[in-house]
Amino acid sequence: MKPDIAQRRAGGKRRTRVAGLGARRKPARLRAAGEAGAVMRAPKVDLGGLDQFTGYVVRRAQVWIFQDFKRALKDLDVTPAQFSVLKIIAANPGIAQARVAEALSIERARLVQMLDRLEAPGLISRIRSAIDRRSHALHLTGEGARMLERLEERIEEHERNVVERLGAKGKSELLRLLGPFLL
Amino acid sequence: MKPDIAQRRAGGKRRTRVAGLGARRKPARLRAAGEAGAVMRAPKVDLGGLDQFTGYVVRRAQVWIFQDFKRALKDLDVTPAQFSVLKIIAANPGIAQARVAEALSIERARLVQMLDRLEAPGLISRIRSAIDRRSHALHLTGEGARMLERLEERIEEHERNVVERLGAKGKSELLRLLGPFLL
DNA sequence: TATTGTTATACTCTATAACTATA
DNA sequence: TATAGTTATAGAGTATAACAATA
Repeated sequence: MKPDIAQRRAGGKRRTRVAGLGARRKPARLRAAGEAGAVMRAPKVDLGGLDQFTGYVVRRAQVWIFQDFKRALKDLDVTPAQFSVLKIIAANPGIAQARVAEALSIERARLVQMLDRLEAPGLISRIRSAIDRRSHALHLTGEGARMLERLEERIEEHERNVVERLGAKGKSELLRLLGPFLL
Repeated sequence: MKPDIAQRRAGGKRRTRVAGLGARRKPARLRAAGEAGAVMRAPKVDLGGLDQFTGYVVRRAQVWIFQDFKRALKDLDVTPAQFSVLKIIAANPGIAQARVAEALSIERARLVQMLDRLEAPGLISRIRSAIDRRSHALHLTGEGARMLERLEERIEEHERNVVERLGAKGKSELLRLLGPFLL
């Protein structure tokens, strides 16, 4: 059984046994906290070992990194997902939508809208294939290529923020550790 | 300038210069790929260095881990986020909603619905605080505590899957590396 | 029959704003 | 004035299903 937060807070070495429902000589506020109808006050929240679960830690790191990405690129208005699509198209000129979706594990139905938003400002082009008329060949436009360059500059700055927390050696260690998760 | 995928594919050492728009003596299919209106065929997609960006790698790892979590707990129907809420409440009996939201970086407006879904099946209780009548004291019910135990068993299995890819030493390294991102 | 791009639907999540009741 | 819980809304993301054109 876990002692209530107020008890732990008031406790320290002085506390030898955990209070049940019976009152102690603590101030009413502290005595009540943890009992039904009382709320925890100011003290820091106990994560309860959550930070020992890989999923929790990786998720928090991912959120931090994406927020910093967003902040570093806010005036260019490009999301991490959009950036990854641009990179794939740049590296594979003429690639079909289904291949991009596959490579990034984006639903191809979802990719349609993503490409709409890259095509509208003229960053990419969709051209019906002459070979397989079901599919579209994707290419970066000149504007798209210039945009990608601008993005990469900003992302360098962002990566420096990440490496600041990771250490230069830390980044390569991290990439090595997480390699097996890239399906 | 990046050569088109078909060219790279057909290339190898034999290729010394990249084709412009002019035709070469390749089969029409390969020659066309990468030009406007042609699509890339079967060869593996080039990630174009995406796997050197921390954000990409961490994101892919996070998705993998959450999918495995979901798979391992599918019959219990609990998401990673719900699990984290249960853990926080278990570790901080009587905690107020706003503190939980803060600790997990969930919008408190969003937490309302999450708690609704934990309260409905009787896993947690919300009790209006006698001390500060604006807030609710959150507690795990008996059923909630039992559920949490069952969850932890399943999550052990899930964590083993993760460690299988990370290595036992890898997990502790990972937690150490990502520690600085836990705000 | 299978695949490609597309539309549509439902559910989840994020981000805000605003309201109420309390402090 | 500020905070806690709540409701509402809009935008993204995820997950499916279905359809027309094409292979």
